[in-house]
Amino acid sequence: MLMSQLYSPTLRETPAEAEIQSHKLMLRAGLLRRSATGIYTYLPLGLRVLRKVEGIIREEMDAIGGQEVLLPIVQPAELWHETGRWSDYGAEMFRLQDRNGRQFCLGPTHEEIVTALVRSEVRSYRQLPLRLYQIQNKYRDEIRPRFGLMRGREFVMKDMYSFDRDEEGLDKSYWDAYHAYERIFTRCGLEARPVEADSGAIGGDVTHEFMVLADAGEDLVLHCTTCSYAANSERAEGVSVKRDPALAQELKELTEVATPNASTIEQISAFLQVRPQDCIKTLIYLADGKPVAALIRGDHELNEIKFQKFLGVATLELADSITIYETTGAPVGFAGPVGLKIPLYADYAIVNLYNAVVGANKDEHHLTNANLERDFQVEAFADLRETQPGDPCPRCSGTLEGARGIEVGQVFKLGTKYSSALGATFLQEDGTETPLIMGCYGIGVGRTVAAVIEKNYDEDGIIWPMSIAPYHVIVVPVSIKDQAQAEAAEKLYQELQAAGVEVVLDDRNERPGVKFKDADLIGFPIRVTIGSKSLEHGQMEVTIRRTKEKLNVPIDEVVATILGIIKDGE
RNA sequence: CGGGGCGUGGCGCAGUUUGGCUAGCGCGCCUGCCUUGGGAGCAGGAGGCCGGAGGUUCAAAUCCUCUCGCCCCGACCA
Repeated sequence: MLMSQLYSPTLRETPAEAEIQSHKLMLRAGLLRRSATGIYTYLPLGLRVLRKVEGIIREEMDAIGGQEVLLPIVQPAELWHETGRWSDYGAEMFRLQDRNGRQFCLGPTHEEIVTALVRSEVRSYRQLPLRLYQIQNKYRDEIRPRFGLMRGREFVMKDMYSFDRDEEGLDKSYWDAYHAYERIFTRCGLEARPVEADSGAIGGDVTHEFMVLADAGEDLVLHCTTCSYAANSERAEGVSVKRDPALAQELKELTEVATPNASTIEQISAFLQVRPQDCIKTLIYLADGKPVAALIRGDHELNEIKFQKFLGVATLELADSITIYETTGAPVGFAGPVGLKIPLYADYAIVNLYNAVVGANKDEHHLTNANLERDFQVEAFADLRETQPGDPCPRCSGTLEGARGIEVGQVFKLGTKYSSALGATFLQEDGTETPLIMGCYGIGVGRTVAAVIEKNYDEDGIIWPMSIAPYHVIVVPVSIKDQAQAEAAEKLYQELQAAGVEVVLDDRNERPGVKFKDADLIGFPIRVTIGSKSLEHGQMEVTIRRTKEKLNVPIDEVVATILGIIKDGE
């Protein structure tokens, strides 16, 4: 490719739309342009990188027996009604109608469509296991798209679906995918850490997310400093605590105090001169429509996922102010456990708390010295709060540390959720009809590209790993008007192409500084500079982008040198 | 959806508070000269319904109303 022809307009200045490095650099290096919020055009260089990542994914999916298919983007509503997700998915789903008024959506994910495909074709255990995957655009009308490719509304995703006859088969599919993912991210030059996670709307119990630790990450990963435990903060387990008589304190007298204008923990602790951890927050929720209360220590946050799982209810939402008033007799901010007539569930952190400050269930009043058992009882203690950095590890005696993470992939054991709902069954050897046991395994392809940049850039631009670089080499004659340089550059360009190297020749009539800057910005792993001085010595200069290392190489050894560097880099 | 910010040539911005000449600057782009080891220099040039619609006014980028789009924080989310 000739640089003069390459449609990759580089920008000297960063467009105002970008906030994080990967987004800024993709715009500046001419990889990407925005079309609408969360929707992007890939320009030639950006597409080449995307295709490289896809290529690695294909190889690893094929290696574990995956077969590629291409599933439709436009999907009929009926299928989604069958699983109930037409309504469950809510506003996040792009919906459309055909001319006859028939409803469709732009696929946000493909469980329904792939299960429907398989249900009509798979009849027998003899056809299993089956692993189908696709790489395809997906559509989610995200509440808040951001950070370029990091969270888009249209995005490229690989997903594989596995179909097995039993749990054992699913387990193998799961771990095959898990290990394939480790290889994929490593080959992309990424360190992606598998962490325990929540399965969210997809469903299923066993799941890992692959996280790239980076400041731009949207998730908080908690990992143990001494053992290998790592989990998404929304999933990270707390440690169960028992009531310990040794920690008991003298029970002081329960006292009602006026707390004008103090409804938040911050205000109350300041007003009453107590620490937040000596207060108890009483949060009123509607669990399947019925009011319940969660008691959380003042300095902690409730984890709604844990609470919902613990209660085993289908819906859980914060109660509205009317319900709170009806339940507690007070406006929001003054609820407390004493005298409350709804089920109370407390986080473990409350177990050994004495003489706490709680709401009085009375406007502008709180109670001090509230105590468990004497003043209120709870239905149960549970791990209900958001785990935080500094908390003890649930697996060992270590401590959890926090880091931001970019979720580049996730593997799930789905079980029979979709196969049951959609009637995807097969016959076992003994003739019994059984739902297929499914797993699903996603990788955000565009997001992976963004993650690679987040971890590989410097003040001059992107530093591509060899394996996914848009081109391996750029050949830069210092002056294209110098005939000797132009000819030497052209000759090397031809030779590299013949050797199978992906190469760009910068044939522009620009000053060298401009060409160097663009080469660094785009991030070609190798640059060959051809100047009159080195030519006179029968040499060319080979520069490694990542290290800035320069090698003066005899002209007839340049191709071999480059082939060696490429090989080492992959 | 709540809070905040921003829309002025391709990109980055000034001008808006206090309405007034022909709407500016830097970069990029085109032509010529010159230059060629880290985003050169000189000269000439093209390119803007100031996001859109209404309104106020002798006069609107500037004031008012409505609207569309974009960014950030939050709620939310494979």
